[in-house]
Amino acid sequence: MGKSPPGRPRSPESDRVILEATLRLIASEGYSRMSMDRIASEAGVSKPTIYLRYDSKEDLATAALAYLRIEQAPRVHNDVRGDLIEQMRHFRHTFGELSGMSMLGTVLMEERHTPKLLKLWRERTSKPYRRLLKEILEHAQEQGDIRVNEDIDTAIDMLLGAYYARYLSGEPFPVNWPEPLVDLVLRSLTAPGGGEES
Amino acid sequence: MGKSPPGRPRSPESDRVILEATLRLIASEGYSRMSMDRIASEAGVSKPTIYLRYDSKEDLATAALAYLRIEQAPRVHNDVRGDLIEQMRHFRHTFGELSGMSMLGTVLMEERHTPKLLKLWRERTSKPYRRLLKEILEHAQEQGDIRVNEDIDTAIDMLLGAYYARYLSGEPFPVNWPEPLVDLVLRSLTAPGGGEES
Amino acid sequence: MGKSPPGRPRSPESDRVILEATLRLIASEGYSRMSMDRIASEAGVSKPTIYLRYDSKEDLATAALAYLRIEQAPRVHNDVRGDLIEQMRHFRHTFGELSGMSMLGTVLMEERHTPKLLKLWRERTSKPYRRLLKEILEHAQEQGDIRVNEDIDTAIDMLLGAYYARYLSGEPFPVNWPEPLVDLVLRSLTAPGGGEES
Amino acid sequence: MGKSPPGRPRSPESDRVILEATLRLIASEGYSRMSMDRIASEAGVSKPTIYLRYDSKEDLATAALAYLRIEQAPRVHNDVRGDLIEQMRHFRHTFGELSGMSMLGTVLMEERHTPKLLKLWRERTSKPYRRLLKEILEHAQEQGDIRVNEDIDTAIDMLLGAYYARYLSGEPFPVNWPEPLVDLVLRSLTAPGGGEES
DNA sequence: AATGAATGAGGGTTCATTCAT
DNA sequence: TATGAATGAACCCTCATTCAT
Repeated sequence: MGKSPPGRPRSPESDRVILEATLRLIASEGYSRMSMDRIASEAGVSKPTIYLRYDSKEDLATAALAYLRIEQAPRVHNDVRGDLIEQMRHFRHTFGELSGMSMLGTVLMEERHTPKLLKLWRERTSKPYRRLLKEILEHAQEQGDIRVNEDIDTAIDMLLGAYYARYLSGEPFPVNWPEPLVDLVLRSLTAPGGGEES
Repeated sequence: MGKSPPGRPRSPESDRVILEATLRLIASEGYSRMSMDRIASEAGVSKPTIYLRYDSKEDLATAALAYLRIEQAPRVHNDVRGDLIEQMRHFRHTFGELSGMSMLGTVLMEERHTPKLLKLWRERTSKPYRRLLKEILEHAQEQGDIRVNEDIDTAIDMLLGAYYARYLSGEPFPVNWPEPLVDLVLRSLTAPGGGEES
Repeated sequence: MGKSPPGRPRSPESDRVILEATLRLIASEGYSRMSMDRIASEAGVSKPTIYLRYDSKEDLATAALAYLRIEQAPRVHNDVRGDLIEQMRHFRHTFGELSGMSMLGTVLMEERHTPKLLKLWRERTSKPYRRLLKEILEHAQEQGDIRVNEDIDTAIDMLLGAYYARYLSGEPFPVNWPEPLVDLVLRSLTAPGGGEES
Repeated sequence: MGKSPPGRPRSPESDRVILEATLRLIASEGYSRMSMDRIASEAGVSKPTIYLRYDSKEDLATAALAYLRIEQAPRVHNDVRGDLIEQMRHFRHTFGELSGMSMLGTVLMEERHTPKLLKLWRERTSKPYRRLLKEILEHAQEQGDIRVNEDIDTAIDMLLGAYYARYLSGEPFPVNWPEPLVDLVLRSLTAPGGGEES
């Protein structure tokens, strides 16, 4: 009953620290500056221990990005504005914590060489927020809070993109950064005269 | 006075080809994958010829970004919508041509290591567009086409950011990508009820 | 008395497959290219199972060569020429089958490092044939078919060596390769005027 | 008039020491045990200096074997026996000096992996001797000293092969090793009753 | 000024061997 | 006994940089 598999079990602790060290280094050094030596030493394991799990540096980086999990802000309120603001606040917070822009830099830079990285980054980082924002906006449409036939995808581009653009502008983020942004977007979705039916 | 320095003068032709090769390679390979050997070979000069001009790879990359010049779309029309659409179209085109996202990746990734790169990138790439968009929007305010006291910086974030976000989403850009975007933004700037006076 | 040792006995099946895999790999890859991982995987056992039996890679290779057994051609005829031809044919065949020249390469190359390998190779591969050829030739001497006082060892060198030399020349082996060789050697052993008594 | 090419000239001294260190190490360690680090250190140059000249370890080993030059014994006498004896003596001497059997081991062992090595070894080591022996024997045929229609290639196999076989037997080489060997071979080529015409 | 050669330091990967189950 | 996991030490190769012509 429940025989354990033969041989020494693979340390789950090592599994974890390797991936976490990798994520940390991808974010801080970037994929190409990050060395397997450094990963091993930060993780406190030997290089072969890494190669036992991953075939190559690329494979490891890929796995690390796949391991990345964005904890999503709970959608507690039931009003569009509050929910959007909360999500944007959470997005900004998470991105800052995870050195998100640096990691984004890596996957963008490696797009030609290792397109899988950008794909995974999308899956793990961008997509979840897009999905969430979409849910909020579509729910608002059903409620009649914003007009139907609106270009929701573009609205999402504007919301998330505003973060990227502000970061890239070098200007600081005001404390209440999300509010005016969300207000602007919502106003365009509720103002009369827009939409495809016009 | 005004004597030219002794010895053979540096070839200005070399100056140019070196910077251009560097820009090309930063965009296509990224800073760390780009090797001095490759730059020298693409520029058709020897490595010491490069080191005569720049102290290090970092110095060269910095100079290359400083050399980067975005040709701006002429602002021909005199109506907000058309001008914005034209600028966004031009932005998207220029970014695509220059492998702008890949270069952006590089400067983001190197932000910790070499913050000057991101600063220069801002100066040369992001700022000019922001300035232009600002001019257009402020002109419109003067004309009374959009309301005053609006958060123009955030509007600009939304416009440029929408490009980044769309690129990062992996979704293709529709042929007439700028139109709905500009419409959405303009509507939020013209709709009643917004602005700080409310 | 005669108690079997305590614990689970070592699998003799493992003994065999390990040695055979080792021989195969020495022949096909050579000692240094052959890895313990590969041996283990080809033998279908784990590496510690190998190290339980042999102290080191060198020890294993040595044991493998000691395990090597050349099946000798039966000496059926009772005439020198036919017997020699048959032995040479068998020698060539066996060497070809066993990748003999490759294995010979290994033991030669490792001579400085691990002289035992060459010694074992001699014992298992070269010596048996030499012994057999010697028996045949001495028998022929007793029969009066070839002259006494001949330098039989040199004759053996010429017979076996002709194989090595032909292989190393890169020229193909004719179908009836042994015949002219054996004829040449026999003629020199039967022709008048030679021998130490002259 | 005779401008020197631009740039720092490549050190011919380095060219030489690299190849010689490589030959020495191939002979003493074998191809796979020999490391680029070791070659560099024995040659007193850095690794990139080697890689500037050769693309890979394999390329270097190949070049080293191509660099190998066997100085051939002058053929002074004009009698078959003396010439053959001199050549065999020289062959044995040269092989001993150059760790010929060890190097032969390497090329044999690497035959599967890097067949070029064996080919070059043939070209540089085996072929020159074969050619020389052939000239001597054919000259003797023209002179009527040995019979025509004899299988000269097999005779050469026997001569050179006797060296290999004796080496592999582990038996020492007598001081006058070549004499009985050459005598045996010559007797078979001069004795009546052989050759294809019979 | 410009070149081709040379270098110290490090990168990714693999190996023979040992550990822990 | 036998297994799969773990390791220190190397290995081949490349890079940014400097030297010598």
